[in-house]
Amino acid sequence: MVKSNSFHHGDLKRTLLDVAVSLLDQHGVSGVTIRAVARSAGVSHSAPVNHYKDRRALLTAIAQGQFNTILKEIETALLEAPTEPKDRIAVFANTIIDFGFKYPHRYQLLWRGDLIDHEDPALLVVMDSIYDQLCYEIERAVPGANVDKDTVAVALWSMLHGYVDMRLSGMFSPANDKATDKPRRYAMVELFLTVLG
Amino acid sequence: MVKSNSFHHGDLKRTLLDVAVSLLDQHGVSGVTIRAVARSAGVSHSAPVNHYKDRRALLTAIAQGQFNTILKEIETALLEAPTEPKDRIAVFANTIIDFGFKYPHRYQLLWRGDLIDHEDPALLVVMDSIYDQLCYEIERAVPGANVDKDTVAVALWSMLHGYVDMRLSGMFSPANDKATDKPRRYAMVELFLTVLG
DNA sequence: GGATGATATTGACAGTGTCTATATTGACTA
DNA sequence: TAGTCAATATAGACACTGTCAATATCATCC
Repeated sequence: MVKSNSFHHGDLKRTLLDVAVSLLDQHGVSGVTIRAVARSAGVSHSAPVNHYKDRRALLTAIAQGQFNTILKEIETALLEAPTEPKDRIAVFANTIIDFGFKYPHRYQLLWRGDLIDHEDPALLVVMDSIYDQLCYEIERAVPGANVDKDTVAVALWSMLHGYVDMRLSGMFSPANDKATDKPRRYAMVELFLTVLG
Repeated sequence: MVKSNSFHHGDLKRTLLDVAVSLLDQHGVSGVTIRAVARSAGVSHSAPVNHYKDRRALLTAIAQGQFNTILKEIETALLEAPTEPKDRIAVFANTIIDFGFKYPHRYQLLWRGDLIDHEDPALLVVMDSIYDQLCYEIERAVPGANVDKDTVAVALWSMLHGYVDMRLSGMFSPANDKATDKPRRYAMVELFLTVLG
């Protein structure tokens, strides 16, 4: 159903999104300009406005898709994870960290509140799903214990995000994430898990 | 020695920096453009180039100053902190978190590796000083224990940064940082400190 | 076969970083 | 004191950006 060489593109919305992600991977978010995306898709500089009303809308759509990808990766990884609660939390953690290192520019975009619409309902739904997933595993790890589950969840996710973000910023050298190769394990995560007793 | 109303400004470098920080606080980093800073300082749009060779240099100078401020705040806070190691680590943590919430735009700039020069020697020196300060307190807390000090330091700082960054991004609601008012304590930090036994 | 709404194009505007050429000034030097 | 020179400021230009308005093309439904 994709038509090329005609006035109407046929699937421009999708094409724009794909092209935008490609530019994001290559040049970072500063390379994702409306005009560059349009050029790359072979349309005029103001064709995109029909599908994304402004740059923020485009970037928000990207973020939405990437959060979804992360959620699916977590769910997939947990399917084949051991049943031991701490192992499952480690799998959750590793999935997030690995995504960040694999797609640095995509990951960084996810937290650019100045560039994306963080009120976007679809975005919030996915984030809540990820958060709920984490809480579920934590609840399994320390059922009824005297620690606040939300505090643990926020603390862990904060640590994961902070680590990836600082590393990606370039101002924080690795130096000490002792990773064994399969399954990858981060010393930081292991350390955190001791909190759970 | 400041001369106004004359061709040569007299102290433009300092003025530009002050004006830039002011614009940063008001409008975020996107408001800190070379031209806006120049306008605000009352000079032509290309006067700043004599003092900061490009926008990156200006933003790097801001970051350098702010990291220094944080370091000094930590040192000051530790001077009047209790001697109990865990308390001192909590003071370190609170100082960083509080700075982030007090000056959100300044804090966010510190980790924008795409906007500032993260090879800048002065920047690295300050960051190392902060890191060393943290390691020193951790060493006091768990002398000779069987935990890797760097792992603890990175884990804690990651958590602090991640928490502030996620909160400032607007995509993560508070919901659970139980802060008592004096001295402020974050449940997350308390939780982390249990790692140290 | 037309009308209509969706989609694409072109052109314009103000704003940006950065470069070049030029002007002004203060300070040192002969 | 006169003159030179480096530091510092200005003005103008260029290519790029997001966004808007006016226009053109097309697919579809009546």
